[in-house]
Amino acid sequence: MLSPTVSSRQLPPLQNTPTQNTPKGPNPCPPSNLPANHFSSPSQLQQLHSHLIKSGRPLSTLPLSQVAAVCALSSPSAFSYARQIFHRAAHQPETVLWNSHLNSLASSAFPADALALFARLRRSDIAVDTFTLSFVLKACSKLSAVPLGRAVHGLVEKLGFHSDLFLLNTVLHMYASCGEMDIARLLFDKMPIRDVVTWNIMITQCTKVGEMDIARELFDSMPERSIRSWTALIAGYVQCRNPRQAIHLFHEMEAAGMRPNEVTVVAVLAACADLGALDLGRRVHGYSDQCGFQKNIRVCNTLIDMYIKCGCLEIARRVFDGMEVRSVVSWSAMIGGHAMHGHGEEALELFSRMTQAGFQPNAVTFVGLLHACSHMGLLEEGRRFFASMSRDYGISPEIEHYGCMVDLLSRAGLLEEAHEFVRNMPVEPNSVVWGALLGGARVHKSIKMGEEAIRHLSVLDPLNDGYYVVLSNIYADASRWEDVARMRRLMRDRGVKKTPGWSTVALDGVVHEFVAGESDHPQVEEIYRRWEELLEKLRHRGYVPDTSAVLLDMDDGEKEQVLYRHSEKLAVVFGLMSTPPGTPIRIMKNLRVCSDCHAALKMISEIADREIIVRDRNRFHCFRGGSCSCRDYW
DNA sequence: GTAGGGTTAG
Repeated sequence: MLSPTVSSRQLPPLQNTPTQNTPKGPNPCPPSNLPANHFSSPSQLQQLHSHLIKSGRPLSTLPLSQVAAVCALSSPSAFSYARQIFHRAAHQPETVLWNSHLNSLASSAFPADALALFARLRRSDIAVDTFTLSFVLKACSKLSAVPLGRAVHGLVEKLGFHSDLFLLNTVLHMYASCGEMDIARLLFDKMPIRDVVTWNIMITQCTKVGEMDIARELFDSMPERSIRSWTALIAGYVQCRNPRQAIHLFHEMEAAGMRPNEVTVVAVLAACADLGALDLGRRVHGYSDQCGFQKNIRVCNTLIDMYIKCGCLEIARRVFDGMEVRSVVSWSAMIGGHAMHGHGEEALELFSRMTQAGFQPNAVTFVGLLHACSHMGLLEEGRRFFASMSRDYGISPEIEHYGCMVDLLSRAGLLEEAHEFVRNMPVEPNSVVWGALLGGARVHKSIKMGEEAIRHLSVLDPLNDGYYVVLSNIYADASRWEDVARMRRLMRDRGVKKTPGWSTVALDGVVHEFVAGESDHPQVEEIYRRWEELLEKLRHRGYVPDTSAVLLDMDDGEKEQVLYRHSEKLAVVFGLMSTPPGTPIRIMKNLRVCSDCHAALKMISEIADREIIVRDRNRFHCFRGGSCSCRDYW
């Protein structure tokens, strides 16, 4: 096989050694004009090598990075073979060549290969430098391989690299990203020199483990901040669901004269999505386009999500349509967005377009699809998707998918089947799953199933008032007043506090917040007066207050007064009186819209001839002309 | 040839 002109001393026998990534089948004979980069196994390299020698061409025409890639993790003999080639053909030190390949392995999807190569380098006499160690540390970080990372840290000290800031930062990042914050902190504190990267590593990793106060302290005490420092902290606030703080910091950053980059933009848009802050979202969108960020797929995905969560499905669609390259995230965001807005058919349509375009759906895609089905009562479609996800796409259902199925079945009135489904789930049902069954029990007035759900919920999530309220509503529907009173006592005895309901409505960039029963808005007098006027019209059209949602020990008249102070009613009235006719009113609410408000808002949309868009904790309700986009299926 | 942010569910 080997050319006789190549001596076996120069080239160890390789033809029978196992190789990685080698195509099966016979090795092709080297054609007379074989290109110098055509080899994918050590034996093919050997053929090429002998061919070069025969044809008198220099060895330096071999692509050396390819030599490293092909020989690094094959047999030890292939490794030595590559070294021989390097010695003869390379103009740079051998360490540099191996380092380069080590880096590509560490950056690949299989960083463990980098560790294997490092082990081989250590067994040889090849010198290790600061670059070698920083690439190995990168692989350790990705694999959370702390013991090996510690050993490499030891090597850093032993080889006298302890004053190399670049390397020390990599060591710091290794400990911190593996969750070893105590070690990272000790190292940070005794580092003789630090730079902005050092601080940024600490800030980022603190935010990752939820230590926002420490992250903030570090941020405040660092000698100079880069855009990455600001971004890391903003993204941290977004991550731990503190979007207000994120936006506050963003404004501080702008005041400090820093220019947001793509990552900053993503973080701020995510905060806008969370808060429903459409005005800021739009401004950041404009800035982002000016900077040419519209080519960035993550920026676009986050824009889509922001517009969806701010109730602007059409603008989200425009961003989506304008994308040159999309990812599964773009499609999933659109599918989930349509589900949230009650456009089940469009969600399903998007899914089929997505698969036709050759995209593989992931677990999140199916959460969106199942939501679409459950929000629209598409029972059979939902069952089909659930079966299809593991069968056709190899995606194992997670707790979210089971939750969607329980929601779907129980809303459809198949409470027994839903219960059976919960009992047979291969994962432990959580409060979302039992909560879905409870919701179905409410819709279908099943005391038995409601009690079964609460039995589990009072263990899983004992302080959540919402569940007790729902069961109490079921009792109230059946006129079981002693049980209603019992629930009230139970809540009191367990110390369950009622979550105050709030709604916000944004006008000219100012967010007005209304809290149920509270009256500290400057225009409260006028709001109440306008509500009374509206109430007259509502009554005239047959509105009857539904007091079943009021879980308080009081008479019906008092209960009505409580209902009339529900935050979304106040927000709507304020929106109506503060905007010109025809302007859509956008409201955000922290809880779900109660049945009474839902009925009232439908009528108000007709009486006032306004579109009212409410984002509640579950989904969007778009009230228009007397009906709601959820088709009362929420 | 080295180090530090980011997207869809919740």
